[in-house]
Amino acid sequence: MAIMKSAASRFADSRGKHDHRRCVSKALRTADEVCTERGLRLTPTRKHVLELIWTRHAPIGAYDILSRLSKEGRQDAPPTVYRALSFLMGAGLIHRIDTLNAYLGCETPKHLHAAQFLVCRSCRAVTELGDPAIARLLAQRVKAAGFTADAHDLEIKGLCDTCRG
Amino acid sequence: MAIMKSAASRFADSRGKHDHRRCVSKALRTADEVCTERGLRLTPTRKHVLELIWTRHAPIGAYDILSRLSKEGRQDAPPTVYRALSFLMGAGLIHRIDTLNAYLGCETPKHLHAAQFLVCRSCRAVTELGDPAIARLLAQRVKAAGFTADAHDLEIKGLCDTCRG
DNA sequence: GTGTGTTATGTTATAGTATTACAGCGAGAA
DNA sequence: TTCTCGCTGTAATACTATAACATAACACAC
Repeated sequence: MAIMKSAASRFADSRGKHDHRRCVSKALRTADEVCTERGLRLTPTRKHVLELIWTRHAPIGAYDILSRLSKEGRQDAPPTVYRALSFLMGAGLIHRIDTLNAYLGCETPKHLHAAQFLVCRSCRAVTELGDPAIARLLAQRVKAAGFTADAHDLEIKGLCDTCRG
Repeated sequence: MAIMKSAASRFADSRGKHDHRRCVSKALRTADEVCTERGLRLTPTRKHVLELIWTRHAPIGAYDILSRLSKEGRQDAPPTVYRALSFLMGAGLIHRIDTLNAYLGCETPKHLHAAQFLVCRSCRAVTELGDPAIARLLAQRVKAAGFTADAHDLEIKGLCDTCRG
């Protein structure tokens, strides 16, 4: 089972083991590859929104993205951001966290995968489990119920160990 | 594994095996019992909101509830509805479906339970799985990750068998 | 039953999230 | 060139939720 704590919470832990600049540029490079492979157009606007999401490296809201764009002097309206988000989700490059109305870079966009997000209602940090056993069991049960799941992205709400203490 | 398809989708199927009036009144009676047991006050407003939710018997939005109240001649403002919803969730009488920004009566408020909701992105119907195996596995993995879950209510997005066809 | 603290509700305003609708622009195909 | 199609710009609006403060109802002690 892989446990990937988002960079923001790593920073909060002040462990600082994370070369963030490199991490962002790697995500952008991967995104380029993915889009090329699939014949999708990662336009400058879309790429820039993705960059902002990865720069934050924690769930970020659409209007937060918008205000960052505006701080850069761009005067974009909400549809610009929502269109980009919509494209990025379609390409599998980001996840939407419904619980938070927020968006998060996908760690492994190259292959479809099931993710389970642990969402802390106190600090809003998100930890991503990538547990194949959960995914398998779920797939089986969902299918048995005659349902076709888009993905198996789950959100589990609660308290992270830091906030519980 | 229990599969409970919401009444609204049953109606859509026009099977009509469902005595809805009775179903609503039963839910209200159960709510009374639950609140009495736990020392909670199911006030007229709260009860009425719960009744509207059960009358719909499918996910219903806060503003939909509000407009039904207004059709009855009541002039409630949003906080009235949100307060009632908040109370009802706290009492375990309803679930919030984040994916839909909507609220749904809880089928078994007497005992805490984990539920998995299959949410159709096409018709917005919700089917509730109540699978103990999923709940168990999840509980184990979540705990291992040092997280304390509030509940194990999951939302799985996709297409129901009707919409897929 | 009167006071008092607590819980619930009323009311206004506003914050936060997302979409519709239509116009314009630009690159590649016919 | 002209057309088309996908992307972007822009304005308006819809939808969802909460803050802040005032008032009312209830519960309990005295």
